[in-house]
Amino acid sequence: MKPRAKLQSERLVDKVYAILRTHILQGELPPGHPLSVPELSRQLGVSRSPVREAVLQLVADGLAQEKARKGAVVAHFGLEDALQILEAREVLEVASVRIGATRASTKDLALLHQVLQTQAQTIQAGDLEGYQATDLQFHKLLGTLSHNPVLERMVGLLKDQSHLALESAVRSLAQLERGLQEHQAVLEALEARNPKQASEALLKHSFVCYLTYPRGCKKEGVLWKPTESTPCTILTQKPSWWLPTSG
Amino acid sequence: MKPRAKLQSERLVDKVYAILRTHILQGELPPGHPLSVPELSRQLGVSRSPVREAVLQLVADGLAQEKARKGAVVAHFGLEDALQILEAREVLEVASVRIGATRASTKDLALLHQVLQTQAQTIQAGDLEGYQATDLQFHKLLGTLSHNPVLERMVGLLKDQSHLALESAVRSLAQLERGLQEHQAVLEALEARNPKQASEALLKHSFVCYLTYPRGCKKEGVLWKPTESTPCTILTQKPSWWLPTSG
DNA sequence: AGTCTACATATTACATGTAACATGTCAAGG
DNA sequence: CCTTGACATGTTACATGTAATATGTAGACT
Repeated sequence: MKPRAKLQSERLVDKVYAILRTHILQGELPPGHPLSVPELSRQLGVSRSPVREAVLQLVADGLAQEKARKGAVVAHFGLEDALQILEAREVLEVASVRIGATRASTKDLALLHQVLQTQAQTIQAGDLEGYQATDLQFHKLLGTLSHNPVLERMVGLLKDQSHLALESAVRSLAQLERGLQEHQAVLEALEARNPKQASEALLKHSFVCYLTYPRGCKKEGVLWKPTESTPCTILTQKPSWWLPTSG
Repeated sequence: MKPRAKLQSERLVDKVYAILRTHILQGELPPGHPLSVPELSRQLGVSRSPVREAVLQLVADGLAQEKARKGAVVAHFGLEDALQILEAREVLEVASVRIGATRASTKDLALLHQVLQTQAQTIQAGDLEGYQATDLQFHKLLGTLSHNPVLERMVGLLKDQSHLALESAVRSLAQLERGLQEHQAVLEALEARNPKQASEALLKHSFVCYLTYPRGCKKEGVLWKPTESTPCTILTQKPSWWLPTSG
């Protein structure tokens, strides 16, 4: 038995989990990539036990998918999965803010003010990275307004999942020669003088744009209005955010 | 090495998980009870590995709580935790039904009709157990209306958690000699001729009743109206369902 | 009595051994 | 050509070994 290094107060499981999670969210471990326990344990220089537990944790958090006796892979989501995740995320974030409106402390609001001030400075300085950082901070703070750790945790999980889902969905389409085939489909429909097929083909392509910047496109629904008569074939039903929520 | 029984298509982890989950939800493993991996492995006649993974799964699903190097226990929730879980559950169930209203298939609705018909029969027959069974079916079906597996899973997890939380919160107070101390607190306040303290004491006690039947009490808010001027001391802020949702 | 220490016990956290299972290759046989 | 099956490879799923760590308890000391 080889004597291992002295036990820290931190557990190896947590370290391994953090490493894998970071690599997945950074995109270094791409969607669909197998998470082989022996392989990872070799690469990380630890035994298989903590790696196994970390992978299980990733599966439980929705960042990996597992099939019995076939091992786990980095979660790869299709368009439908991505939309479902975004829908769930929206439900929870909206609820979180709605509750927060009556429950947030003045300190919470002060913090939000402070972040926005910082963000204003980044704009003046033309600091794009800083802007994005404060944007993340702002949204993270929004999630805490409800003072409900149960909601907070689920919002956090869905944030990671949607991040991965966007990357996954975009990439899975991007790998189809960056949408070339979609362009070809549009052209084919045009050549066939088929208006419905052409508009549907373009709509399908536009989903990629929507998925890339889901938050931004929602406010300006202009591009989507004309499509109501020809619902997208990807979804059997329109998602909830298709129309402005009535309540 | 002792040769183990032939491998089934089912995994031991899943069996152990199912057993533990059932026992927890049935109340045979009470909240706070330690989930010792060696002990359970002895009782179940399997090795520690599958037990460990099953316990981790329980922790991930919120039915157990773990502290580093101290092991896991069956989740025990306080009043505040229970309210937070119920709040999250309400958010998700309401959203699920709202989405389902536009997305449910006619088959879904037919199934719901069928369940209600069965339930009507149970009422006529005076079959209380059957009534409760159809009640569960109905709520379970409601969760599937959104056709969003992400939402469905979270609703399911929160359903289990709230079940445990109610048992846990009620039991934790019930163990305080079944609310005797709360009654005493009310009496003390009365003897002190302190109206505010007395009403707060009774309100605190009433929470137990609310927690026991959270769904039923909400519709008739009569008992709660007078308390608005004297917010409950348990929560720093009123929960979202205190007032009818505006949106 | 009250507190400390030393020991006993039990458990976690990690490491490792191994049979069942999945998958790819490759050659023999239809 | 297509299918089949033996073989090689790699992994999962389960079992078990062990040092570090937490906890309870008896006895020594103040």
